[in-house]
Amino acid sequence: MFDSTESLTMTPKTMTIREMCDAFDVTPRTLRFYESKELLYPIREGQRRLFTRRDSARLKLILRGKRFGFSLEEIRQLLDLYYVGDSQETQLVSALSIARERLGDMERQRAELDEAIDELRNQMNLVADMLTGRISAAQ
Amino acid sequence: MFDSTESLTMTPKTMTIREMCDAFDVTPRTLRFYESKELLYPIREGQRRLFTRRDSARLKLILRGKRFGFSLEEIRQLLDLYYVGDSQETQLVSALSIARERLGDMERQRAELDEAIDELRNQMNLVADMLTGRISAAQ
DNA sequence: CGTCTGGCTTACGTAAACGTCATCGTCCCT
DNA sequence: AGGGACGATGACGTTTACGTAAGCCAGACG
Repeated sequence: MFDSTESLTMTPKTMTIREMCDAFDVTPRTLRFYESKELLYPIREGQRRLFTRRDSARLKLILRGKRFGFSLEEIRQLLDLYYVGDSQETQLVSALSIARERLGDMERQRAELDEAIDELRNQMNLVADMLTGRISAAQ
Repeated sequence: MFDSTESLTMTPKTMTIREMCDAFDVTPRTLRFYESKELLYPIREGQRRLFTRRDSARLKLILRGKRFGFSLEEIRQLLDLYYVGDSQETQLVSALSIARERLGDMERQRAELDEAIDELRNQMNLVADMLTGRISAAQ
């Protein structure tokens, strides 16, 4: 009738550490490290970690933040904005102001990124043209 | 008639290490470190470093690259694409292929950045609405 | 029953990117 | 001649973000 395993810890879709590693292409060490830095909060089944959907969502945001060059500490502060479960109002307010700063960072980064992409494209064309002998080296 | 200083090293617009530091808001240590990693090639007047316009241009690209999360080594490889002075053709070809990879990185980053900015904006609005009591906390 | 297999903790190691002395040289000035 | 200001050269220290190895447990399995 019910799940035949005797333990009742089989709440929907928790993942073992290895499943998480495979799903996100990280090592166990990384997940334990993130937990020690309070970026993830896996529950415990005895000794073993069980990662929830909340942890998956947070990890996704963590890895994305890293690709944008944010430090784990900056990311940690931002994460409080998502999954607001039991946060105090004051915490949310400060998270909001931190988020505004990060948003500013990201918008500036996007503008600069556009510019850099353009420049790199131009420079690549210039060099490519040089190599095909269409133009002589001008510095 | 000419510049009254007796040394002839006063080629147009070289900068001392301090001038560079002030111009780019970095420390002397950073500039020496970049030189040791072959990212900059200041000329020497006796013992002292003199940074050329080439170094300024490279430093600008270095700092930009860092803001995009590239490592100094990745940046170093890219720099060979700019200021192509005496590069061998094979070097330029390999620089071009490296540049294609970096360009891919940057374009992917741009797309992801757009998405992340959107998500963050949404989440901020959601939390802001929560705080003004318009919506109840849904997780 | 022994031994994998998977996971846990503890702890030392490492690479990148500088920071921080300590020491020394050298113009420049009074 | 003495003393700053500026700069150079080691060389060791620091932070971030993990890697890696040692040793211990517990369930699964032939």
